[in-house]
Amino acid sequence: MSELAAALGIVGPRWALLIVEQLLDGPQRYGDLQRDLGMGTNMLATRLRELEAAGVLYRLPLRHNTRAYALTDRGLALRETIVALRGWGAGST
Amino acid sequence: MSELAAALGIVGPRWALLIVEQLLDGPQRYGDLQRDLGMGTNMLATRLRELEAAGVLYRLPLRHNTRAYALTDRGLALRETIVALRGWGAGST
DNA sequence: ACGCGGCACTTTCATTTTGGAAGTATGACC
DNA sequence: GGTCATACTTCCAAAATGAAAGTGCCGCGT
Repeated sequence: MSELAAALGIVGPRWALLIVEQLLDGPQRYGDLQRDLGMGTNMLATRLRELEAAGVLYRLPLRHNTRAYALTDRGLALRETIVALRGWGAGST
Repeated sequence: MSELAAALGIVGPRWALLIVEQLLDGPQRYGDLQRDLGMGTNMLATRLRELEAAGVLYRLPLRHNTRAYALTDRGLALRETIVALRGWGAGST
């Protein structure tokens, strides 16, 4: 399996990269992610679980029953990829 | 819609980026792509149609009933993204 | 002229993924 | 004790993906 295929196995599923993009601005709570991205809550929960298992992000406990999601170093390392893709998408006109 | 989302609308579907990666080495025929990528022929046909419609690649007629698929400038511009993702995938250990 | 084989797909149908809507759990606060 | 906010889970329909087999076109050999 190529390295590109391995990467896509993690950030390939729909919404995965968009979640990471949101978290590049800093840790966010579940509800904020959902509202900002406009995605269904079931998909968000699934993706967060997968990305956490893959070591891309982790849960950061806040007060009472709330928590935030933050990128690990491995997650932050996706910034270059996201910038490149964003630049490519901007050039479609 | 963000620019990242726009980009993912084109290269987000499964196999799309892997097809582009293969074509970075030069034009390839349908059968070669299928064998190299190990993907089903129906999906390959669908992706090639979509990527052609998006201006990422084009059909290059060869002898008789054969043709090759080649990247447009827009398709070649994905090289940076692919290199970045490949590098990220390599760092998973 | 006729059949054979390679190539580029299409079609059909099962499986997986995605999406929408509603429901559940937990704890703070009044 | 009841209400509210937050973070999910569950259930079901719709869409995407995948495996297998079939179709159409041409060139080549006989």
